[in-house]
Amino acid sequence: MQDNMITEFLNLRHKIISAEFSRMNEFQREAVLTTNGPLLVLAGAGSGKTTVLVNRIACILKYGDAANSEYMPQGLNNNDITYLKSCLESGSFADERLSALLAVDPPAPWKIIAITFTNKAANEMKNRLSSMLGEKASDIWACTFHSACARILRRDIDKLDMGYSGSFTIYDTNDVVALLRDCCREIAGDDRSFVTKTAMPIISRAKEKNLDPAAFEASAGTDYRLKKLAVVYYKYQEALRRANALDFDDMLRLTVKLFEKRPEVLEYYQNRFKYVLVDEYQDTNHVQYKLVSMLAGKHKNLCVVGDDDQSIYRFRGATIENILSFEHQFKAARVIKLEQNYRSTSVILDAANAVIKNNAGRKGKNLWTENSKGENVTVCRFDDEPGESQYIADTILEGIKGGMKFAQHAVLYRMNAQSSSIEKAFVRAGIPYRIIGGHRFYERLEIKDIVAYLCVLKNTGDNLHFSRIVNAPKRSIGSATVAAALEIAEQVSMTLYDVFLHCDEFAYFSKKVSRISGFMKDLEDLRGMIDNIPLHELIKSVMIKSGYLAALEAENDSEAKERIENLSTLVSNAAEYEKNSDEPTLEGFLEEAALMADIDNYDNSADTVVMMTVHSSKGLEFPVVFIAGMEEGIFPGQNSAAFPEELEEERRLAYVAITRAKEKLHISYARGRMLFGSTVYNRPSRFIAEIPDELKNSVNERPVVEKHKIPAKVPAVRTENRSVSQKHPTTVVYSPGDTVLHNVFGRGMVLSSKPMGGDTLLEIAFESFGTKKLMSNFARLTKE
DNA sequence: AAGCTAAGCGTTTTT
DNA sequence: CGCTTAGCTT
Repeated sequence: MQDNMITEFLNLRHKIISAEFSRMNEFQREAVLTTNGPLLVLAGAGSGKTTVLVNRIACILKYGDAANSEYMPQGLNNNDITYLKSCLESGSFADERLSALLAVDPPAPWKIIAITFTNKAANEMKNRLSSMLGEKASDIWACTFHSACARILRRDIDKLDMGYSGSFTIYDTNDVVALLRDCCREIAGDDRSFVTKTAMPIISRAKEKNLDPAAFEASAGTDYRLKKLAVVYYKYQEALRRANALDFDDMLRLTVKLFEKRPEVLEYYQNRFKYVLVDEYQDTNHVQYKLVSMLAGKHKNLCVVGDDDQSIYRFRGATIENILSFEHQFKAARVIKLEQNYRSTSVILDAANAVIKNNAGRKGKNLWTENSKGENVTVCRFDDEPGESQYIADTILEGIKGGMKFAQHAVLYRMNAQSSSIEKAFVRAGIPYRIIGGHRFYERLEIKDIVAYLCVLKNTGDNLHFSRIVNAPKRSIGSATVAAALEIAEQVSMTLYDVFLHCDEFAYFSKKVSRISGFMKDLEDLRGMIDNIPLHELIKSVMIKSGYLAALEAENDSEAKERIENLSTLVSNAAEYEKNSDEPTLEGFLEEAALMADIDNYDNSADTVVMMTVHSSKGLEFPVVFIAGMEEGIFPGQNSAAFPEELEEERRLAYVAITRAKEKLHISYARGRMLFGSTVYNRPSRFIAEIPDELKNSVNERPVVEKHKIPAKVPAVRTENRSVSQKHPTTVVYSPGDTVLHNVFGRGMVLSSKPMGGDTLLEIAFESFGTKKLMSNFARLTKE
């Protein structure tokens, strides 16, 4: 077979495989087709980056591996080529002959890893891959840095000989703060801000540089403050190890360490992943760079995609250097720029370009578009933030009148603190909205409590989570008892759990033995269930046996109601996880819980306006975007003005914000705004001035919006991310004999019903949980 | 042990 | 302003 025939065949085949290929520009195609060697794709905002990544993966499979191997159809001839052409022309792709020509996938597993920063991006990629490549796409690792590391460590962390086992738990930031606080107590007392502002960042930075406590101590030199922190670092690491827990930094750091210490493990993964792809490369930090270069070290098929203009995570260690010096670090790297924007109108794009060009440290890239000019950017000035919020609400309502959907609007702001006044305006105007970020589902008190129970069940050495649950719900085992137990635990080097388990052996607990051992018996019982019942059943049992649910139900107010609802969401999340996972385990579920971000759950199916910080908005797009609070001191933030690098980061942030808009951009600022309890007066942001006048309609004096009465308390119509389902007002009447379903207790029969204070007290005999008393409006029952 | 009140403090945030 | 937390009271 002639080479050119093969080439033509492969080309044609790829066109058919990748339905989107025909719509790509030449640069996108080049990025898709260049499958060997290091490649840097500088992808501007809205340039079809995800499409390129996904098609590139398809192309590696169908073209890269297959081209040089036996995975070609036998006896290919000119007729086949003609046939493929006719398929393309007619657009009919479904028959047997064609399938035979396409069915030349390389053997499984498909050796590709695509690393992203958020689960959302990973999931999007997974979905697109499986719709394009079918079931075998599940061979491909499309995951975040952290989930990749978790998977690698679960398998082999014991080979590090550091005392960790593969069933480790992951500590999130809150856990870390709590743990570090204990470790800092000796040198800083109860100073919380010392922990969050000094200890945590310094230790985090040390970990990122791959420094363990000993190396950190050595690097501290004579600096007495750092020496003290080294002691904290030792303590902290020891506490983590005792709890068999990893923090987010450890997950990356220990993976690199594992690769260094055990070359055979690294080699295994180098062979497993012949092709490595990294999305949002501009946001990688040093460990991540290290990890990527180790993984790709053998085959050098590393493709990184990023936009130096969208690097906005410097504050958490991302170094823009990684992308700026890619060509230097990976010799013979090819660079492809994607500069055509498919997202925004030319006005919006020109505005974004005009702003970002004021930055010095960039690769240089000028986005252009064939899209129409569109409306000018509206820039509006207000006296205060209620006025600004009102304007946003009014403008959205006008849009709705004009036939737009709520979901086509997004409000972006620099900091979460800005959301409340906009929220109030939306509540008044009856605009449905949701806030992304703020607090996450798994950060809610009740969720953290139940998850803490699960952590302890999995690993009884987890003192941190144990002390969290020991008195939640209240069971009269208070802080004094825990403090004493902790001291005993340390002295006899036992876990807190074991001290409580054997509390009868310690004189101190003599008066509390019955209470404590009752609690411990429940825990032990639950522990016995771990491997015997499905995960979501286990979680239900935890909620019941611990008395947590009963305590909430006894509270009987709207807040408790919401918490119960959240808990049943947790149960259904677990059930969902079990359904989707090949090998559901408790630690797998906990891992997913720890690695889950708020934005990951955002789907735009519900028709609501979306509010979020600019950071959260990266990667999203909306027809109409409002950027609120464009003021010096807010955006750019107060502390960034003095430092050129930070100012450039703010400008990149502004660039990200502007480029979220597809059709219409509104920028607003207030002359004064209430911030943290006092009014601050700011000048309009310099970024506004950087947008050329001919691209904006400035409304400098808005008619003073008359002060609207703000309701004393904002009604809780706030559509939180998870609890989108509206609470159905229970007008249902239950009478004795009815069969009902409860979210947690399952099926039961109503024994009695008594009207009580506007609600009804039901006594229900459940099939598996005995007889319970519940408030009707509360319990979210359904009649069967 | 639990509840209440005064005091403090407050970028951006994923994992 | 609104939330968390320390520390005091019962």
